[in-house]
Amino acid sequence: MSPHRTGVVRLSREERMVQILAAATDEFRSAGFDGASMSAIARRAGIVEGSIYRFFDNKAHLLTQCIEVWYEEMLEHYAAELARIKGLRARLRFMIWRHLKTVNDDPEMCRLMFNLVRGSADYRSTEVYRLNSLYTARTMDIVREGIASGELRRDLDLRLVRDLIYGGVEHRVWNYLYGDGELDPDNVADVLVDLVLGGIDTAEETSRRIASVEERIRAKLEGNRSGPEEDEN
Amino acid sequence: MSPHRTGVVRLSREERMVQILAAATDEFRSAGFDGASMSAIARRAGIVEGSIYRFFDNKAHLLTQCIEVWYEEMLEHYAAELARIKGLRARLRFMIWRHLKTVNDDPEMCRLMFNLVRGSADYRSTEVYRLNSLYTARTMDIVREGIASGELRRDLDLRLVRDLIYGGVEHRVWNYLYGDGELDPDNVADVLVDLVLGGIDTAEETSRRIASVEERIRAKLEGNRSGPEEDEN
DNA sequence: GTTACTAATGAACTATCTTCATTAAAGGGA
DNA sequence: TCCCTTTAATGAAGATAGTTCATTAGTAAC
Repeated sequence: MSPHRTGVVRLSREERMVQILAAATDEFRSAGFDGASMSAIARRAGIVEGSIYRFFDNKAHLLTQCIEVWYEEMLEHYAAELARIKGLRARLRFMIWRHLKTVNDDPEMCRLMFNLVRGSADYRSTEVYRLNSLYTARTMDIVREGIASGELRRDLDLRLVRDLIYGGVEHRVWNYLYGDGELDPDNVADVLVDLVLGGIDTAEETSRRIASVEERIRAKLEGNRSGPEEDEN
Repeated sequence: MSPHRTGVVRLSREERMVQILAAATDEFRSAGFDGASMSAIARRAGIVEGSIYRFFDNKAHLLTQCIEVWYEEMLEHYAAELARIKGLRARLRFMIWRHLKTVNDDPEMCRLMFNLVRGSADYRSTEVYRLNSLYTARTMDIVREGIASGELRRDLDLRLVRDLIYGGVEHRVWNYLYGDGELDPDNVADVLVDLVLGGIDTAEETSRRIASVEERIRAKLEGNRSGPEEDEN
């Protein structure tokens, strides 16, 4: 309107970017990617549309950066938390629970992450991909330790185990994100770690049976002679 | 250009819709959703852009219909194939393999399905959702039968088992769809059904142990007296 | 042959994202 | 204090693509 624009507040590049990212995150979270308009983001940030392009290449790139900031904050403390947890089952459960908790705490951002960022052509060159790889690699470390300690099968394909865990979590979460279901991170984590560890077959009953049989054979053998065991076959 | 448009071929509503869907499917498959333009689809179908809107509400709806046709054709014969397969493990393996095969055969359509159709706000009111529900319900049927026959644990949450299976498959498939990995449906299906059934722990070794112990106790007991077994506890 | 119906047109419209020439605030040196 | 360089920020114009709609003309029924 006015030919002279005076009294404009100028911020440093850093400060303005932070402001835009905060505004964009709010807008994306409440309106989704298509629903969010660059003009609305600019309005939230107190600038004009065109200014956004001085810092971000385009709308998709802006979203990726928002997700990156969010993802970084979210993963900030998990490594320290994990370090405090001992035991294979508890550590695996924590990784599963952490993922569920994230979705539970901020479903809108997860929707954006799953639908747009992760499905984009250049996802694998983003910082979000790098962070995510570091994160899931910890789960593979836990499995590797489980193999070393003899608790887990030696023939496991680590990446497939990782896919089973995170795939299972994310599929379970689908109803919550796109339907009308509820999500109980604690309970789902319990059941999932149980399924992943023991499988769906009746091996657990088998395990109880062997304990009973071992007890019986020892009683019998000790009743007959002193030597506890012998080799055969 | 010419003020008079003459010699235009007119088709029935049905025929034209089929033609548009075929053109749109080709275009979406080769260019993706954003890359595909309504004008290119119209050109392929031999009509003008505006005509598409006489049959489909908008671009997103057109994609959904394309996916629906594709999905229907794909699932046409699976029920008959499944009926010919006997045994819990083989039937579960088939369902996993079928999913992997679909991705392997038409990765572009799967990308569209996973990214856009399934993540849309109104997915659950689409025909694709209904078809998919019918399809995955068969997997839950198989698990239910496994429980009834005593091969599977009685305490299983059917839906969680389904999520574990399909989530695992889809996560495994991610590298193939968005990265540079390869996909071997036969091999992955083998390993996955094994993981799901037996879990990642060392229960299989336990199973071998029980066989050995059972053999020893029978040998001992038969060496001492004729009665094969007794109850205790 | 006239009429009613509707497939199809294509130009205009709309909504956003994106670009860019221009403006003026901020900071440093003489 | 003034000038000069740098660059944050503007805002209008541009570009692209999805969408609408009044108009045109094939087709079939009577």
